Formats: sequence, C-alpha cells, structure tokens
Amino acid sequence: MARDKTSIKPTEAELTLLNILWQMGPATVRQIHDEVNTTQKSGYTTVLKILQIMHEKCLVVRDESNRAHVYSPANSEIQTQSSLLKDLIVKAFGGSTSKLVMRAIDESTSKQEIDDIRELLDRLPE
Amino acid sequence: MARDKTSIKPTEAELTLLNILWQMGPATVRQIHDEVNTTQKSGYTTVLKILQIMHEKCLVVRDESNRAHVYSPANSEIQTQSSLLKDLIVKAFGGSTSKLVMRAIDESTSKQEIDDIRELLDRLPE
DNA sequence: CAAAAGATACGATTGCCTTCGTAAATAAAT
DNA sequence: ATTTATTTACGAAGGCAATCGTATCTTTTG
Repeated sequence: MARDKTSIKPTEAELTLLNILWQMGPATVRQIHDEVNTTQKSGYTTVLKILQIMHEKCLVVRDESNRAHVYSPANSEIQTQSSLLKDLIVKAFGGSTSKLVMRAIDESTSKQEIDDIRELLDRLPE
Repeated sequence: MARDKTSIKPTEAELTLLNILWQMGPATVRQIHDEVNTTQKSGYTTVLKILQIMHEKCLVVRDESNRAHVYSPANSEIQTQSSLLKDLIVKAFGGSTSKLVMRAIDESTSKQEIDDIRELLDRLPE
C-alpha cells in the first residue's frame, strides 16, 4: 500500500551521489566520480559499486544503451527530503512536525532564513 | 574545539533507549527493558549491551554505586534533536534550515501544527 | 591487428549495528 | 547454607555499509 515512498532511505554515501545527480542531471559513473572527487577522495570502483547497489534498491534508474551506463535518480529530491524528514520526525520528535520545525527555527541563526519561513507561512492557503 | 555536541549521533536502537530515558528519567536496565517491551520485543541482554556501548560512547552516564546500574542520558533531548537536525540539514538540504522547514511544513497536514508554528514565529525576538 | 585505455561485474575486506547466549558475580529466598 | 534469581561482562554471529582490487569485456588508438 504505497509503502514505496516511505521506504526510501538512502545511506550517507548514497545520498551524496543522489545530491550530485539532482544537481547534474543524468550522468555516467565517471562524471559522478569526478564530481565526488572535487570534494572527497573516493575510488572509481567505489562509486560504481554504490551506484550498482542503488540500482538494485531502485534508488536510481540507468540507461544501458551505451557502454557507459547513464544513471538518473529514481525519486525526486523533494520526495527523498520528505521521506527523510518524516523518518526523523517519528524517531526523534515523537511524530510532531511542529516540534521539529520549532527546534529547527531555534537553531537558525540567520535572520534571512527566518524571514524566508515567515514569508512561506504567509503564502500558505487558509 | 567543542566538537562534542556535533558528534552526537545515536543509532536507531540507541535513540529508542534515549527517548525512554528522557521520558522516564534515570533508570535501570530492567526498567528500560520493561518499557521497551511494551512496544517491541527485545531481549534483556540486548538492551544491556546497547546501554554498555552507549556508555563507552558517552551517550549515557551511569551510577554504579548499586549493583543495578542506573543510567541517565548524557545529553539533553534538545541537544540531541538539534544535532540530528543539523546533520540532516547539511546532508539533505544543502545546509539550509529554511529549506528544511519549508519542506516540513509542506508535509504537515495538521492545521493545528501550522498554527503552532505561526505562533512561535510571532513570539520570536525582533 | 595489437596494445592501451575505459567500463562493468564480482567478490573480499573491514568496520559498525544489532541481537542474543553463556559465564561469572552478587543478592535474595527457602 | 544452599538453591534460586538477578545482574553485569564478554564474545560470537548475522547483516549491512563502504571500500577497493582483480578479472573480463569493449572501445579506442597507434
């Protein structure tokens, strides 16, 4: 029963690659590996292996028509963010979204971010 | 340099026990185990072992003056929530608190929670 | 064509998380 | 006092995450 979306829970390394894919769009292992290595050292086959596992888990889709497979995220950034948020809300905030939001705002030192949030609330329907 | 608070990252099982400790206050292994088992089946030594590991990691403090050790959380619920939030913000929201808040609010179906958040914003200094 | 470069697949390894069984020590009960 | 119950400590097993080396296949290049 639509447990698909709630079961999305990429690991840390997987999330790193997903972030790159969301930013770059469809990419080959080499492209992803190069991008990863601008930030951290990681072997080519390590990135490859993680992508293969992600493919098994259906976290990514790949086009195998060319020799160098082209990977794409299976789910949107928004879906994944929502899934991770929901998980944290249940496990650390007793299921209360507002508790999480309040804690996040308490931690937010940037006035600009507070303003952004205020603006969002003002635009909410009702 | 004060990396202590950012390094707090309890695992799932550990967070389950911390939630109980925050709710119950200082407790023995047996008390914690009994409380855990109202919700899920878990062996006594499993709970014990996790608490011992948490003690090594300094996630809990324990009073060993009696035979049955009494465990307490080493960090407050607020500190831990903030730490988990910061982690998620960096890894899944590009470091932007407001992006996380906006996503959380989008997901919030409860009108009451929206009102709670609005109220909090109104009470913010400035 | 032969050699070099590039790509995928496939373990193997290491480390952490979670679980639990067993042994040893201490307290309680009969 | 001796048996029973409770507790801690320890280790082992299974599973998953992350890393990388090697083999194999394909493509490119000289």
